[in-house]
Amino acid sequence: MTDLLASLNEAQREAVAATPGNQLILAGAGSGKTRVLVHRIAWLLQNTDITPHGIMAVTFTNKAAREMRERIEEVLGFPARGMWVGTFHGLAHRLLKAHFKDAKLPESFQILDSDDQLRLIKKLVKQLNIDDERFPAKDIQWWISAQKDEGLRAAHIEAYDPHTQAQLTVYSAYEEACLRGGFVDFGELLLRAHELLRDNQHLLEHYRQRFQYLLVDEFQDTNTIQYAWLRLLAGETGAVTAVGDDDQSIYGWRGAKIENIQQFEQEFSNVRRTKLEQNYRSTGSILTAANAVIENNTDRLGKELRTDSGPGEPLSLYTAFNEQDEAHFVVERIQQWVDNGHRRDSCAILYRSNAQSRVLEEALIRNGVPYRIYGGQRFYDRLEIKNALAYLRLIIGRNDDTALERVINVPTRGIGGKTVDIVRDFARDHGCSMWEAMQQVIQHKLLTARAGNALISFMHLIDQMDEATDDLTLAEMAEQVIEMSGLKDHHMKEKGEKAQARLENLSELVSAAKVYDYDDEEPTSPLRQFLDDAALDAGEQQADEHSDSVQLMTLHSAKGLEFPLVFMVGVEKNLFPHKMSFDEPGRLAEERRLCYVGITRAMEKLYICYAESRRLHGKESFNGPSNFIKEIPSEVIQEVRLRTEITRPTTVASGYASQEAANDLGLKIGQRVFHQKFGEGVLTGVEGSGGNARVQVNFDYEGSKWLVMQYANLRPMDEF
DNA sequence: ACAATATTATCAAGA
DNA sequence: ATAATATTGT
Repeated sequence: MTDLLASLNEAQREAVAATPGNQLILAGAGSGKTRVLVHRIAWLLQNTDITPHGIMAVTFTNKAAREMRERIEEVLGFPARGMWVGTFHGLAHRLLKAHFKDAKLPESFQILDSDDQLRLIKKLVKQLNIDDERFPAKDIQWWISAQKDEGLRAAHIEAYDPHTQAQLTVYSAYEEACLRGGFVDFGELLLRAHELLRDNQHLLEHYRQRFQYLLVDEFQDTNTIQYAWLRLLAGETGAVTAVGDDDQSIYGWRGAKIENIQQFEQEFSNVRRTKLEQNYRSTGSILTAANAVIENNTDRLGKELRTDSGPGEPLSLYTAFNEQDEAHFVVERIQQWVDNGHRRDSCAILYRSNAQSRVLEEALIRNGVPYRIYGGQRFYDRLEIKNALAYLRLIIGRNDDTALERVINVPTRGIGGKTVDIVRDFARDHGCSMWEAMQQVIQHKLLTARAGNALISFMHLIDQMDEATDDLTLAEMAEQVIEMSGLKDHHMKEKGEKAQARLENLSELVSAAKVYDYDDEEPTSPLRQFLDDAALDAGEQQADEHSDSVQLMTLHSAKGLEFPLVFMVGVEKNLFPHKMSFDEPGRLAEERRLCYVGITRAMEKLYICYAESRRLHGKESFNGPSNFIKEIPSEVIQEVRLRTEITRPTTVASGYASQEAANDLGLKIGQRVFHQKFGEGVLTGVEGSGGNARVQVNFDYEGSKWLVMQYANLRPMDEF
């Protein structure tokens, strides 16, 4: 019994063995938060009459949910059957599945991901004759999601200005379309789960009685509707344990309310508060930097990380010439690290926005360093995967217009925009699905024979696929569909590396289906479960999870992780803090918290990099170092000076010095050279030497440019 | 209807 | 720079 507590420090023990009741655990980065949560649950199970059945634990990601369940079972020594562990979205989905009737949903409702959502909204905007210049579908999508995050339906909103009115019109139409098609988007899952409990007293009573204990991780990132749902479920009897760190609240932009954790003690009765400030992750220097940065924020609950370990190595600051140089520097240091006997997966490169990953990837590939990217485009968001899934969705239900529109002509089969328009209009006018509309349209011969035949053969194809996949396993189904639909041939005919990757992704989908373990207790079919999970799962990546590779991710997706060696790159003005964060007052503080999250990921060594010049979105910019860098005390950070100074050319290098330098590279001034991108040109200057040599080339078509020799990959043109 | 080509929009984070 | 979209020729 007591050995549960033996490995914990004072504060942790206090949190784990607190008398049951409402609890707020303020857990600093690296303070063993998950450990406390796991032990708390185990302790409750061992020392009170609470059973796994009575516990619900909410995590931030599906991955975290899986890990938590595993760790609890490990500590307990037996499976914690009946315990609900998952994300808000996952749990809401489970609830809606179980009570689809009370939730007023069709039994097999379809989860709409943001891509599907956008397509649908675009369609509606067109149908409603709304000016898509003034009201871009993206903006409307964003607005609708924001309303849902606040728990607002179209009927709740009053529009006084034309702008809101337009958005509201779309929202209403969107709600209706979802209702008809049985679609549920991410926000809807939460909203409807809340309404389900609110409007069904018997269900609410049932679940209130069942879940005596509700534990929520990352509480600082809960939004209004999630909080409302939790509050409702807890009632006056359920005990809530909120675990989080106000300093790590970084999802305000998608509706998270930091107030939820700040006011927790006022909102719930008799809250026992524990602060976990002892850090077991990082060196003293890293913590000093983190504490110093976050101190610039106001309205904090107040918390200071401390450690018993020594200061360790100071942080390093590298000023790169440009983003290429930055990437090159990072790769070089990683190679050193690996040469010193470390694993590649012990280091991470963190950036503010996904667009930054490309240059880093290229540098890693060039140097043959294996890497793995987190987040970015989700696996299940890829075009070819979504197409394959759309076919699978049609097998389940012909009335899934979203899926139908997606693949009706992929690969091309003679059903063009005109034909689809006719079907779509018919469907809208008669309030039926497009599949039904197709049948009608064919019967009434509203089309040319050619188009009609194309439609008929498409419908046959789907029916045939349905039949052919009847008794197959999930993986066989996927394989069959990819084959029969012609997707495989379609991508095989494409050329280039991209097509190759697409084919690989499709076979990856089959493998994913192969290893997918569905819950056979559930009434829903394995295929249904698979599709739902695909929509809900962040695709926290299956393949090569265990292979030793460098980890690349955004600062956001780094939350909750730790690495001995961390690089924060692109720490520049306008990029981080991002320039979009300047208008709204709270946003800058959120950026700072993001910086705090980044710094505290590092265990042993942290590099901070920025580039003097950066090419992003096709434009060159000179941003200068981020203000966050200045907030780090100079005692704990050191500038990296490379052994060879780069003298930057202010004028055209003198002919003589240039020729000297050129000799070292085996080049000649005046020589013709070829460049992959810029074509042919004449070498007009050289400067520096070795790895830092830069050359000036006057290109025939592109004009004169300075290039870093190492990356330019110039090929001498033999004179002829 | 399709494929190839020209034009234009987008460019912060994610369940 | 790239991706989505519009236009044009077959």
